[in-house]
Formats: sequence, C-alpha cells, structure tokens
Amino acid sequence: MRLATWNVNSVKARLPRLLDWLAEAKPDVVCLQETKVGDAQFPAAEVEQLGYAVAAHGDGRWNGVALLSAVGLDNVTRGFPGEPSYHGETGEPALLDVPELRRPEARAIGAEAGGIRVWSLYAPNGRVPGSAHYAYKLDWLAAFRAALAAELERYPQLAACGDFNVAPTDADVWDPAVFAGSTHVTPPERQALADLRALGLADVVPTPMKGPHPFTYWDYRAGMFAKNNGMRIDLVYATEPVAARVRSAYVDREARKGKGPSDHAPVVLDLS
DNA sequence: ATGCCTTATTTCATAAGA
Repeated sequence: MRLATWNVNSVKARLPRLLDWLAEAKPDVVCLQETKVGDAQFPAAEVEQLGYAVAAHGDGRWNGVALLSAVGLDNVTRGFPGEPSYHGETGEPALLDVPELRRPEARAIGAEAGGIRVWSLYAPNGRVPGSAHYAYKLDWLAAFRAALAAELERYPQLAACGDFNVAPTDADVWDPAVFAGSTHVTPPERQALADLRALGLADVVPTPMKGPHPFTYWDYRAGMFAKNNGMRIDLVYATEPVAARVRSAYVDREARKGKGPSDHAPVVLDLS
C-alpha cells in the first residue's frame, strides 16, 4: 500500500500535475492540503476517473484539505471535535455572533482507507510568534491532539499526515540562523509536535532523494529550490502498527521541478 | 526594510503563504 501527502497549493491550478503524478506514482491513498476550493468546485470527476474515491473539505479561497483513495474511503470526518476557529487579534467578540466567522477553517479531514485511519491536516501558519495567528496555531494543534487521543482508542492503525507548518528540529530548515525568532521553529510549536508524538505516534522521516535533509517545502522565490534551501514541514505521524509496516519513505522532489509546481513536494510511504 | 513567486478574489490591487 502506498500512502502519500502533498500540499498542492491549489488543486485547480495543480490539476494537470496532480493527475499526471497520480498516474505515475500510483499512490493508493493521498492526503491533499491547500486545495483552495469549495467542495462543489473540487475536480472530483477528473480524479475519480483515475480510480479514486474523493472526500473534500474546502473553504473556497484559503485552506482546504482532501482525501483520495483507491482502497476504500469510509467514515469520513470533516474537521474534529473542539477544533478552534480564528477570532482575530483581540478576540473580536462581536464577530463571534456571525456563524460564518465562527465556523472552523477547513484544515482537517479524516477517513478509513485500506484499513488505516488517515487524516489530512493543514495546520495554521502562525505568521509571527506572539500574534493571534500564532496563538490560534498552538490552540489548533493542542485541540487536534485531544481529538487524536480519542481517535487512537478506536484506531490502532492511524496516520496523521499533512502540512503541520512546524519544522521538528533545526536540521529540518536549511539555515536555522535565518529562522531564529520566526514561526515554524519556536519551542512551543515543536513542543506541540512532541505532544502529538507522546500519544504514541512516530515521525516517519522520508529519504531526501537529494542532499542530507528531507525537505518538503521550498519557497518559490529567489531560486530556493535550486539551492535546496528548504524546510521539512510536511509530516507523517503514524501509530506503531503503521510505522512497523513502513518499507520505504521518500520525498518526491521530482514533483517540485519543472513548470507550474506546488511549492511543496509529496511525501510518499510504501507500507507492507 | 522590502521583494524575491504564486495563488484566488472583493482583480489591473490585495492578502496570504512560511
């Protein structure tokens, strides 16, 4: 079984590349992030033509996650219990009266696929440490941890995959000095990941395919990919029964090359 | 200090990303 996670940075803009990649890599289960479409606009027919069942959870312009599976897709969950929503710099209590603004953003979708409970996750960016967006990011990760604890009682085989927007260690950024004081590397964010792992999840670190670091994201600007100035922020956190099945894991950096790529590369796992 | 590049939308300008 081949399981993959990929932040596509717009499923509509990436559709030709996504379809080519699905046909070539032939993953059984795919977690997508930053689809940037509402559920009605998700290009489900094109993906289904390749033999996948599709479950999407989208907002429209921002965020959006989806699951594709060629091995069944059951018990789909959009969002998770206790998932927080963003309330602005000061809490903006007046806005809380507007249901549309109170609804959580589309950042998590879970389902059973091929005997594994799979989650596709897109953690908030956090922007600047100390900001409301940063607090929201930490709240969201903590709330997901609580939801995951309940999930783990039901699903021994579980994989939480996606763009966590946190580099777990200094080795996961191309130059730690550049990121000093920035989001994605702060101790509270890394602790939030450690708290997830403490539930019994293993960080399945992929093979880089080039260079010593298995980066999964490279900024579009300033030739960062060519210089391999990247970050590892797309992660697969797997329970032990899943981690024990990992035969190989790699970053498909070929998918970051050429015309019109996402700024993220897929992480691909082969499970026995 | 800012843009570097790319996306979608309230498009010929803006917000967001990490």
